[in-house]
Amino acid sequence: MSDGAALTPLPVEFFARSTLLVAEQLIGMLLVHEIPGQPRLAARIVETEAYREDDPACHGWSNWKRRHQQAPTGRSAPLFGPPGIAYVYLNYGMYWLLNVVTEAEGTGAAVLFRAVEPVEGIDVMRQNRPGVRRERDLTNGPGKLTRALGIDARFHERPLTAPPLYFARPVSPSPSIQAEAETKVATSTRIGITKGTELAWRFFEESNPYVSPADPTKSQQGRSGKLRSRRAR
DNA sequence: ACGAGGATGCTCT
DNA sequence: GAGCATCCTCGTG
Repeated sequence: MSDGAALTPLPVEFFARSTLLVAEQLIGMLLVHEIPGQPRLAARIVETEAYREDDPACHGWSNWKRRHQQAPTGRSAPLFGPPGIAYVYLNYGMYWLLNVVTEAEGTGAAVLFRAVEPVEGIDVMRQNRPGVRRERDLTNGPGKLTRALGIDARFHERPLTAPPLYFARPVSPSPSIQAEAETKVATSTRIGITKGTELAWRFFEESNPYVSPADPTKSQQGRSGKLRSRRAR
């Protein structure tokens, strides 16, 4: 597989663009965590969601509403900072959720990572997720993937454009979808939110088993909308 | 298979 | 004090 291959971090310019475009193009990319003295952790991104400042579900929403009056304050202030920076927050008092800040400085937007597929360092991920039986349960949710990859508050507001934590183009196709030479990206409404539920700003790799289980109760199901294909690199 | 409910802490009103 | 960008366990079919 790609073990040991040199990986080049995606540059800050990648994130300084439309949040929807970044969220879509991150599908199929690698999320890499290099810990000195340990095997490199790498996982293929299979599910993302876009959050924009003009979006009631976005943490930057309240700051955006009053931004003509004062500078952004509180938890969501980093969303308005430079792109390519990590926005990590504690959800339901227990789970760290990873975002990368997008668009130009002054705009409060980010992409949330909801699911990844392990590529390198799976044994370490298993150790980080004791008690998990099915392989896909290691990383098929936003709180699960951060725990498996050892991501927590230490990374909040740190750049994601250089080690130890960064993104990279894959050097081989998905282990789960070996026959496919393309990444098929589908869209749906976002999961687990109560506002902005009509926006189809969730992106995921079609038929990848590591995509998070569809939420039964809240926002609408993962009914796939538009499908777009892209060549693998 | 599926649904209900609990854990747990921070942010904002 | 309410409301979460969640996950896991333990019921019942």
